[in-house]
Amino acid sequence: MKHKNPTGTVLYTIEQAIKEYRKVCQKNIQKIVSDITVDQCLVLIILNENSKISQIEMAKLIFKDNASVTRIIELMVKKDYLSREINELDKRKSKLVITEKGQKTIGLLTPIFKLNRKTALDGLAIDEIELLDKLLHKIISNCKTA
Amino acid sequence: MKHKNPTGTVLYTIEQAIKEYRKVCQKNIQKIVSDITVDQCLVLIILNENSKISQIEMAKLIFKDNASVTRIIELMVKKDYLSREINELDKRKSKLVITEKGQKTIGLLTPIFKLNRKTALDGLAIDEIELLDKLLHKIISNCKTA
DNA sequence: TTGAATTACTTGATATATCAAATATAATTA
DNA sequence: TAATTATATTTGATATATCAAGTAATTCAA
Repeated sequence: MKHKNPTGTVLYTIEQAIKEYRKVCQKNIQKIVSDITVDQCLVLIILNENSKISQIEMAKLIFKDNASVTRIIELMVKKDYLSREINELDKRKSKLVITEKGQKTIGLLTPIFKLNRKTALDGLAIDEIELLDKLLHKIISNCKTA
Repeated sequence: MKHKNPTGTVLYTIEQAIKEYRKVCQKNIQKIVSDITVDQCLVLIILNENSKISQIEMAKLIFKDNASVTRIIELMVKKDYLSREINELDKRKSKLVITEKGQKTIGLLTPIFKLNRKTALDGLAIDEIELLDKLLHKIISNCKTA
């Protein structure tokens, strides 16, 4: 089983891994909810954990540009997963609120997220996963300080 | 040093790693050549290794949709990195040829690619990199067969 | 307390991602 | 060979990515 890797580095493999994982996620998600993307799910999960998060913080957490977040949220509002309210404490910020449909969707998709992770990590031992995480964090830190 | 990870899985870390790596790459590339992207560089590298590659094969290698490849190549032709010629053996396919400017760019950027990889993988031992690659390929294979 | 700087977000422009449909050529089959 | 099927690429529509510039609210400093 040959792995074609045009750059010959593990960095290409990292890219490949995340692309394949995203494909699986999207496929499984769409079996249950047809009009939502992986990233939009991530937005819901994050908001569900921390309802007071700002768009800028959200952007950092999902590795996206602020402008992208603005537009992703616009679409999620349009599709009635979120509503935007005014943050009275700081009117620059917008308060993002998960709608009932959003909540229902989280409920529907939570088992899917678990399945996705389990699928991807099947056969990896806990210590292998920890090691993987450690090595990746080393790469992240190398890149950040570069 | 806390790692915020909203999903609590290594899959998020994979995403983070590749995003940070791409940022470094883009930054270093743009110091030398201002109007080219990481992916366009990858196209040049791949074509330089194998000039007979089709767009579909290219799409697979750089993990993109065929339509994206069409448009990326259009732009690269417009910027005079590539030229499109007719493949007389199969007129459906297009023959992609690296221009003189493209060749010069490859020469300029080759040391940058090496630097990028070295930067990202700094401090990782060979066997760690191999292990990383192995674990990632396990994930890839899990996702592909899912 | 006012003016300057900062912050949060939006908007515009362009590139890219993705899917579906369209086009053109090639290969296969009845 | 004519009709069908398959392949390679393109195009259209919409979403997202990215940068720069713009807007509005907040904070800071003289």
